[in-house]
Amino acid sequence: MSISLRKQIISVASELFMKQGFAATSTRQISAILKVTQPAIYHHFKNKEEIFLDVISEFALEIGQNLHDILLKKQSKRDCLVEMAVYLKTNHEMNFSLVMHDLQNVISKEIGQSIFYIWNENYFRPFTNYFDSIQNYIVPSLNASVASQHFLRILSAYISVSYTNEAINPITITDMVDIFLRGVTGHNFDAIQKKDA
Amino acid sequence: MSISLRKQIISVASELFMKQGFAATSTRQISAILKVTQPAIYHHFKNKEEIFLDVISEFALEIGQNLHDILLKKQSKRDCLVEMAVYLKTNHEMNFSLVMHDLQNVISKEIGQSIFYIWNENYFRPFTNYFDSIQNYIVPSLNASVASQHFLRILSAYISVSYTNEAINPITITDMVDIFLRGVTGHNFDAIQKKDA
DNA sequence: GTCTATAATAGGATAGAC
DNA sequence: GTCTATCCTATTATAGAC
Repeated sequence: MSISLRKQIISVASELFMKQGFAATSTRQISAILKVTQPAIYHHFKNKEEIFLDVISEFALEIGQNLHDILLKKQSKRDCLVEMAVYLKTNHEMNFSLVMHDLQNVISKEIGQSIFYIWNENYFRPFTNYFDSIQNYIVPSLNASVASQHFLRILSAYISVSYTNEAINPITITDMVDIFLRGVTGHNFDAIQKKDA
Repeated sequence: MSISLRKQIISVASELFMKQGFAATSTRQISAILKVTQPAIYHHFKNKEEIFLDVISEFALEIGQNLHDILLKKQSKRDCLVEMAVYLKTNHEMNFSLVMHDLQNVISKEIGQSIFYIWNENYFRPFTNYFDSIQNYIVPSLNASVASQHFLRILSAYISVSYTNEAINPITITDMVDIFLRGVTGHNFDAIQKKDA
């Protein structure tokens, strides 16, 4: 007995939606990969949006659980953030900006709101929890919420599949986290700020 | 005498392509805004890709000139980077990731390569020039090319039009640049690296 | 539960009148 | 230089046979 078509659809659609976005992924493309006809999908899902909702739900729930587990591990705060970021990059590569764009422009309002809620609870919250826990170590002008928002923005640019010049001089996620925490100038920031051209 | 339709098409298409991407922008949408029929466009351009090539060329050339001018100004290195970033965000809002995605997946190889070359010379080079000029102030593990690449990745996430939670706690471009240079932990980095959970 | 057939729509592009 | 008319293709979605 094989895996139900429903689960196979979610699995294939997940990869395609996350890499290509919702609009650019067609039901025909999904069905072709699974070697069934396109209308077969409509026996398992009401429409394309419903596939997307199910994909995001499963995706986000798994992420939420795993990030939570990482947060509980005994390790340095720096290593914890590295592990969270590496986990997302390694296991859940996605074009964040593409998915967000479709969420705000292509998906219906109701479904979009459901997805946004699920996303917030599972993807964003672990990071705000993390930055709450290091609140005393971040510069006074930043609070946990702002730091968290900023980090996720940067991370999204590194999780995106296709980017420019990737082959030359790739920056690892670990490097990225360290730059995020320490800055590119390290202790030379004051000099940069004052030096004239 | 009014502005030629050709220029109007480039102007309208520029805004739409940059915000929605190439694939999601239709020639019908462009023609509707300009209150002409859709085939009218094809008198001025061979096809949709040719519009895109012209749009990017004009866009990149203007950016290249302005970034170059900013680089020549007498001001602190920190202020220079802020000004470059603010200029792009203010005058050339675009969904970078969306445009890059289309460039690699939808646009023909030849046109894509032309665009990539123009982009590199005008958009990327001013930043590598900048980071070359502060090479002595950045941490030893980073070189100008890597720092530049990293900065543009972050900037792209801030230049994207639509992003999550933008209304709540928006981080300004100036904040972003300072975090980039100084890090979120400031001088507490060592503590973060050692502290156990 | 999957198939064939097909409707309905939207998009890129061309032909030819004016 | 812009219009009307039209073609071709891709896509979501439904009806109904098996």
